[in-house]
Amino acid sequence: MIDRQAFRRSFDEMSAALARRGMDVDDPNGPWGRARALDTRQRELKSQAEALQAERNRVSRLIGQKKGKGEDASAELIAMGEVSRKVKELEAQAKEAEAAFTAVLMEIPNPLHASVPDGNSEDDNVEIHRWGDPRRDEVPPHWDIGADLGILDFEAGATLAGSRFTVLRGAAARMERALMQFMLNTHVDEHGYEEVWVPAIVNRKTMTGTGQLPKFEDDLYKLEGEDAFLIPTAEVPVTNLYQGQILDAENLPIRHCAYTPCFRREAGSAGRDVRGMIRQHQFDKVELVHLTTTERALSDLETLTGHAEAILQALELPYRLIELCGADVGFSAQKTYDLEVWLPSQQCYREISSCSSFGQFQGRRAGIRYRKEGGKPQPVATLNGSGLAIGRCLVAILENGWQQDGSVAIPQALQGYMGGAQSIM
RNA sequence: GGAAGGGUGGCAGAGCGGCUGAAUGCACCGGUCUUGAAAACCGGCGAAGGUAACACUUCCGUGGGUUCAAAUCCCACCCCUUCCGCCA
Repeated sequence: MIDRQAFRRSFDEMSAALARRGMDVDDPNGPWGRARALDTRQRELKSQAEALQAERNRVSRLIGQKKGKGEDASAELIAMGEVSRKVKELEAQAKEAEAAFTAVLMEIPNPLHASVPDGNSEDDNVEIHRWGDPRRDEVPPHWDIGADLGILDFEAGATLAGSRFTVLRGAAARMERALMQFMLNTHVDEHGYEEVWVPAIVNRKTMTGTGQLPKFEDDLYKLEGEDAFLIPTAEVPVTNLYQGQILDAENLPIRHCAYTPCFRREAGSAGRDVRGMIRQHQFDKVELVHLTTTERALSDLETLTGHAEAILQALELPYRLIELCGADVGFSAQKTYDLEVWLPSQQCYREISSCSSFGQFQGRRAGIRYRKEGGKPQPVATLNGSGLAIGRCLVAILENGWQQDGSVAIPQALQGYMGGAQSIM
């Protein structure tokens, strides 16, 4: 959620930062235009209600005093009956106006950080650097590699659940588990994260705290008969671990890593990546989450991204780091780096991790604040990134490790987790 | 799912219609004392809105209601704990 103070005091700067996302900030009927009108109305009604409340409180106190002394207070009582009725009316109106204003604020994305490059689409994303030597020879797509080895079973997935579900067998199933272990161990032992294990089902409030709701309900799996949802990413439960809390500045930054399954309806991605396991309704991911100070957010984003890169390097997977342009940065983020791994069958880089700084946006929504010694509480800055998406990692290993004889070389870092095997054949 | 108990400031815990945004203790901050620290003593110390600063308003799980007045009474819901049932 945007800062209400800043909304009023730095309206023009905020407009500009939102316009760079491609948002129409001049449309009076759009969220931005409505927010301004609703804010004014909300403030007017509130101050009216407050003035009357003050009157009511003052006289009520007087009545109490008079009665205590045994004096007659019937004149005040009669007058207050009317005031009380009006207060209730105004309170209700003010509350409604406040709710309307908040509702619109919840629909407004995070203003971009000044350092985010301009752009109109993902084509304008900026490549920062590349790592590794992408293989240029012809490699079959992972679905063929996996089918030939008998370790990826798309038909079984479709039978059990539908399209965009996959069953892993044998070495693929084990590698999925190995990747999970390897990533968590690396982040815990080498990068200093505290591992957490969290629910994959969360309630509406939690989903709202990180920004998935109210705007993106269609992308989520909702449980029937309950106001609860399957998580689309561990970001949601892990960040919300601290919802409503005031943290000590000295405990920051807090760094968590977590494995969870992730569930996405993939509404609106019809026809994209229909084959294989690039885009699944259920996938595994190890997520990195930081809670930090506003001052540190940007430099911590570099650190976090580096932690995700370390996994790709350890797995010997060629990749590139790109920075998303204004048009491509997600709703809640102020700045985002994507890591894209090389997929030889497609001869292109595909997203395997997304690392973002959210500034105070989520901290404000989820009520996560911190206090510097003697200071007032202020929203924490949050960051998160995939470290990494496991299914896509498996895909990358199958394709990048594929040999002419149909076998797949297992990266050395993973062999210990695979019973010492050096390849899948 | 059934029964009982409970949700109050960072924590613990009083309050059970008006003078209570809230006793008390702990924690924390400032001071006195001390070579320093501890102890002791004195003072301060919830959050949000609002203001130049005050004033003022709101918040005692959430939402409604009663009342001139609600943390306190009534209703609904949510959550937690314990017991029973079920169960990986």
